[in-house]
Amino acid sequence: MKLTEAKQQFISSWGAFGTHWGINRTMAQIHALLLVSADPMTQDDIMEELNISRGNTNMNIRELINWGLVERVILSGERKEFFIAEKDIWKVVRQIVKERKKRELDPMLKLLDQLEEVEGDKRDKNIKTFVDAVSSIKRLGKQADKTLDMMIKADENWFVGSLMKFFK
Amino acid sequence: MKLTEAKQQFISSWGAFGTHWGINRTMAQIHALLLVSADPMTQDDIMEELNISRGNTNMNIRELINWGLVERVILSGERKEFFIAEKDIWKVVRQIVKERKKRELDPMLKLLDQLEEVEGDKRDKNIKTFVDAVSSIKRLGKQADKTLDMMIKADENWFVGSLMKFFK
DNA sequence: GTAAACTTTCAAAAAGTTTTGAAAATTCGG
DNA sequence: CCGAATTTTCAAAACTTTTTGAAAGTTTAC
Repeated sequence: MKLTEAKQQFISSWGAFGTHWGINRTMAQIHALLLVSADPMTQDDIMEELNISRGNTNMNIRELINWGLVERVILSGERKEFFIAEKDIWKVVRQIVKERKKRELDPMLKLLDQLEEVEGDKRDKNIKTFVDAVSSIKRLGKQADKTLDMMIKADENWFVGSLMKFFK
Repeated sequence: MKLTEAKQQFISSWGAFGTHWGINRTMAQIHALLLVSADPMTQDDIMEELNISRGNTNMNIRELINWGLVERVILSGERKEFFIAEKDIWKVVRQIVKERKKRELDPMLKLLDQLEEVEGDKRDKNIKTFVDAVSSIKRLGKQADKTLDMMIKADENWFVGSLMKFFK
């Protein structure tokens, strides 16, 4: 397979993959493109390579910057802004986990705390079922929270190395 | 908070949560409703409780059954089918991980294998950047694959117990 | 100061996804 | 088998999300 074709395949699959993970296609594609590109790219480069509009490109680059996955760089002697992706994929994963935890898991845990305190006799079958379900989700959620925090702090060797040896 | 209100809150939040994870709102809501309900429910019960159409209910119940999260039960003396959700939340998580791994991670790893074999001189900067990116994603993906396999086989105590003690 | 280069915004259009509901198919008791 | 009860299907409608592109805003070199 030729490089150009391989790049295209990668970009398009990464885009499709992203949509299953709550990241929109364009955002994932821009990220993919920058990931596999040797040099920093301008907004116009990206627009042209992916055949997308200026507005779309701009919005999604900014979103990637918000997520901490892409950086703006200024090349001396150039007027335009250039962009590069974080190439350490482990950092990328940690960054995504961190953001999603903050946006999704944390609020959910807060809600579960409130719901656990439903009024009524815990011997009532309906109340018991509800409280049991909420409690067990909360327990697992809290655990996931801790595990993810650890993962966010850890380096790649933790994940690829020790964990595996321990459980082998 | 009253039980009815708490249930509604739970259902609606679970629905919103689900949409961030590639599960559609209705599917997540039906699952939530069954999770916190003491007794098996019919399709009509669900339709009425969530105010959704017959077709929508039917499709999403079937999808939940496909995912292994909901079961059809026949109550003797009743003509209608009843549905219940798996209440062991750890089993639910494992089931979801298993399905998504099969649908998403496995095909991605397969693709990465192919892309790594791009033609050309590895000393070419563009080829090197591409291959490096693909290889490191593959490495992490393979590791995630193993870890998830382990998680699928393990019981809840692995997750909530030993893992944590080891890394405390 | 100003004009060219460049970036950002946002309303409207397009694309994608979910929901509806009525009709078709299936199941089951008698 | 029959027919009532129940489940399933699917085309069209409603809704949601993404994309476009032109206009407005900002920056910079001179």
